Amino acid sequence: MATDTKTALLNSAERAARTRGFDGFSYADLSADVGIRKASIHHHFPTKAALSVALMERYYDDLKAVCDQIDVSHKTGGARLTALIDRYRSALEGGKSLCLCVSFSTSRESLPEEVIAQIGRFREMIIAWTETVFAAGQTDGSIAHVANPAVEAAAALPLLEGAQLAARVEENPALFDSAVQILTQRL
Amino acid sequence: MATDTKTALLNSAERAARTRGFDGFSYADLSADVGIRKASIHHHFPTKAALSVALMERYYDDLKAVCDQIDVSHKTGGARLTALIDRYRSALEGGKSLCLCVSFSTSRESLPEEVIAQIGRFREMIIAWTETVFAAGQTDGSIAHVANPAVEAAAALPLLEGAQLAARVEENPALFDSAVQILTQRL
DNA sequence: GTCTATATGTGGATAGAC
DNA sequence: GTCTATCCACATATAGAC
Repeated sequence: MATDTKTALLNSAERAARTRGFDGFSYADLSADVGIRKASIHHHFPTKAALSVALMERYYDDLKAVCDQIDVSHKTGGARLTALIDRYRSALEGGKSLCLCVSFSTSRESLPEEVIAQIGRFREMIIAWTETVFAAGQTDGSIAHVANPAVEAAAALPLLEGAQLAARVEENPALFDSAVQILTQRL
Repeated sequence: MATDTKTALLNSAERAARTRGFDGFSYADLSADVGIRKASIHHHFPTKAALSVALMERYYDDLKAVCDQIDVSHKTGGARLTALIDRYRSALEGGKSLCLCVSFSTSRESLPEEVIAQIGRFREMIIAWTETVFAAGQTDGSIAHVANPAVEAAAALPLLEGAQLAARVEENPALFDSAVQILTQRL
């Protein structure tokens, strides 16, 4: 069964946004990629703003599921933190891509207010979850010198995002590894 | 004495790039801001790509001078790190602005290769300087638990940049403070 | 060095037939 | 739900007069 057109559009748009930025792709690009005419895309997403909202909504749900899955498959705080770092590392795709949240954060002025609010909720969700990870690592001893899980969590997400941005600018994933070594050396 | 036209254009473009992104301003905006016609801008900067190179070149020199000045006016590693954090904090301008390096990093696909190379050199310069700061803080005891200055420096810049990006998305400078608390609590 | 006028391309979006 | 055809706004850039 082929993916339906709407999902195909979301997939194409997400890949495009993550590699070229929200301003870096047009309905013409999606049209060529998915194989329908520009005008037809407006039937599924009346405006590009509506498309951005749908993308961010799906991304929130995806990452929420990822965090839940990590909790299931990894038991120590250290293992969970490693899984999160790995997730951000692999989203780099060799230095050619960012996670959707960073990509959208960098296109602020082109996005509707609704997406800005979604980004806020997304960040809160990830940081809250990361705090539980550091708290677990503090308790089970799998993350060294955790003084304050809330402070650690507030720093971890910006660090992962800044590391992605740096690695992507120079298309060099080693810059990501170098930036997050401050975390991985404690595991 | 009025600033010459070329400098006025650079100033206007830098402010615009930092608040709205490189794709977020046009020659029409500069024209309105500086008070000359669009076509006249091409006399000073033939292409927008050439303008971006000039902006990044000036920014490199500015930050180099800032680091040198910090070395002169602050003696301990801790005081120097505080000064760097303050610099990135104030570049936020209440959550409405980014430093030029982060802004350009987020507009990668619109920039010429020369600017990408300039960003690489800029980042190397800042990270090398930051390493000397952490090394000083380790020696003079003004920064707590420094195990490896190189690892600290490789993380500090992405953290500052990620913190700026987060604070700017929600136009909330408190998010910057929250993210860098992992550093400031050690001072 | 600055101007008017214009070229040329591309963006998102709409109307209306099928 | 998809199409053709078209609109309108705006972008960067150029030609040539003053």
